Amino acid sequence: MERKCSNLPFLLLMQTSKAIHERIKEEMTKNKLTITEFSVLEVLYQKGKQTIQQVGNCILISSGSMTYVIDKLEQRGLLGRTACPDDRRVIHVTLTYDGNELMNEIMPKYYELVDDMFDSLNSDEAEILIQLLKKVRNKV
Amino acid sequence: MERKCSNLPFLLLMQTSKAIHERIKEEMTKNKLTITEFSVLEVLYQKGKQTIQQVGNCILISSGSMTYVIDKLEQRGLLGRTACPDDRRVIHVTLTYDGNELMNEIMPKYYELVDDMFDSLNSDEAEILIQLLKKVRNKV
DNA sequence: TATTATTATCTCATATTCGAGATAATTTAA
DNA sequence: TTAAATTATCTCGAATATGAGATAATAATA
Repeated sequence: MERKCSNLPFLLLMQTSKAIHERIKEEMTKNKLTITEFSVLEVLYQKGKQTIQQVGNCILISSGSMTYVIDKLEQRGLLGRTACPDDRRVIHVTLTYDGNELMNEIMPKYYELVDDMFDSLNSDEAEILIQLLKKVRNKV
Repeated sequence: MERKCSNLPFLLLMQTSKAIHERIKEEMTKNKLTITEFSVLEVLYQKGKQTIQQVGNCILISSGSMTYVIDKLEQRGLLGRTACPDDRRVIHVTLTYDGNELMNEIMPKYYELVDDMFDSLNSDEAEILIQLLKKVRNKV
């Protein structure tokens, strides 16, 4: 039952994702956003109005953290809460005009950053990477 | 300048690593360790006596966080600090007997967990994944 | 209808992380 | 030798994350 080298794919996967995370974090600091805040805005930017829970499920943070981050973004006027008329337990959130304007600025730079980090792969390689990662993800 | 699908390799990489992280976190909770604590113990288990800074460099957390996590582990008797005789600014840390015993228990299960998560890849696929991830990592 | 279970959000206490600055020791250079 | 720069660690405060429990509403079932 000898082990090759402490599972190199695992180490590289974790190192690479951590490095990418750091890079994005650094970039977002310029916009005075944490990654969590950015992730919330990104979901709303792409999907429009969502419930707090929908957003939380997308970015996988706890309900306590959601309340906190939504509070922060609301205080800064980047998004707004609105009660749901059908179900009074539910609260919707949407980007404000300011929030949308901010995202119009940020998103192109963000896409560019991400694409840059992956443009060492040609489209075949990208496709292979996708397939391999899917295999791994389905086993986790 | 159309974008295919918001960079699928990126999304999958981040999703997969996050899922793996969660899985390990969950596993470590059973041992009453956070991932950071485990990472510190792992470095000491594999490399033996290290300075606080060496450990911090390995696991990439700040010196403030190092002090905190080393304090916690020292209080639980899993590791010990010893002054360095050559350089009095430096502090060494090593696993205690208890710490080593704990790691003797944990590590086989940890290796098994990690190997399980990646055993859907055959050795060719693992090699390809390594190469692709290296390409990406070098561009980050 | 009344009861129970589930769901969504919020509140609060606690834990973790970081960054800035403090302290203390060592090294380098004048 | 003295002064300045660097290094290693620690302290402290702020920001962020979590989990448990509270609250309130809805849905399911007897």
